[in-house]
Amino acid sequence: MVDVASEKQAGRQTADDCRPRRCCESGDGTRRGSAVGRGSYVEPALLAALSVSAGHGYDLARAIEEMTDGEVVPDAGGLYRILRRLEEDGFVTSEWQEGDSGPQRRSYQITADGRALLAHWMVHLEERRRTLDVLIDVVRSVSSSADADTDQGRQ
Amino acid sequence: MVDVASEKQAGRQTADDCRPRRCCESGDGTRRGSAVGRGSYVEPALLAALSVSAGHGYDLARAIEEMTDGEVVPDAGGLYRILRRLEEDGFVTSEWQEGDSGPQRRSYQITADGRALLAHWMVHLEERRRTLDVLIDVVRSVSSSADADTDQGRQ
DNA sequence: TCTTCTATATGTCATATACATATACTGTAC
DNA sequence: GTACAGTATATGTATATGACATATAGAAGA
Repeated sequence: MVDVASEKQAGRQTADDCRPRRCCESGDGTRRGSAVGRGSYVEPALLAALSVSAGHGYDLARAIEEMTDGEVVPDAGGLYRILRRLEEDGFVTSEWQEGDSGPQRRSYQITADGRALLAHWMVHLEERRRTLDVLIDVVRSVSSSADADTDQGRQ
Repeated sequence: MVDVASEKQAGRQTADDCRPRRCCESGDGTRRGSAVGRGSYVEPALLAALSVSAGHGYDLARAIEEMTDGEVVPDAGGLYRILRRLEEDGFVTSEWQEGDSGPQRRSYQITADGRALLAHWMVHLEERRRTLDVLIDVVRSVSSSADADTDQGRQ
């Protein structure tokens, strides 16, 4: 298994490299990909949990569930994938915890870039809420007046 | 090209067949799929637009943009795919408009099942807003108190 | 021994969005 | 008449995500 953490530690990321790409754009500069700027509750939740304190994956999942009153329950598989990608991009760092009983734990810590990414996520989450508010209003308004006019069509 | 509309018109869908699957579950009964119950702004917007009045794809796109004050701007390609799938499942019907100048237009109409689906979408949209609200509150609260405690870790 | 809990990880599937293109018809500017 | 813009439908492709299944391994208890 490759120790991504120590590999990264050598070539540290500079502030200029910090493009918060996940919540803005895809790797190739386009906006392709399902939840680019739309879905994805887990990544910001993860960054928020790490912002409070460092921890390992399994524990972070429980922290997220607790923080959000059970509204966000991350999938374990997805969680570890997201953590590794966050690390690849320098938003978190990790190291194997030593001297523990039980299965091995990889402890994650958020970086300054990670905090910046979380702040950037906030912008998108609020944007998304605005969209959702508008859409809900529209759906509600057309649903309430659906009985009145049914058979008229656009040209 | 296959005329799905007339094919469907023969074997009409009953009320029991109306499982609002897109916003609840995938075709196979699981919850697999990106935005199952999460993403997808376009489908409910489309059903809302069709709920106001029938129309063809290109026109519905503009109607959605107008209704939502530019918050939802559907991709043309995706729009037609969604419309065809809605038709496959009996939530809309369609027919080629005749006697028009310009390129051919396929006009879509919402069905009773489609209106039921829209009502069901509403439940999920509001659920999503609740989740989003909680997440935004969490992110905001951890961001504001991020300066205080930085170096403490979970066990 | 078997089961359960903790912990990390990979594989697979379906979906949504974004973007690039292809096509065809119409009207207009040059 | 040709090129271009607008209207209209449609397919191809890339990618991220979430949901689910599964594999692995250590530790604790029945």
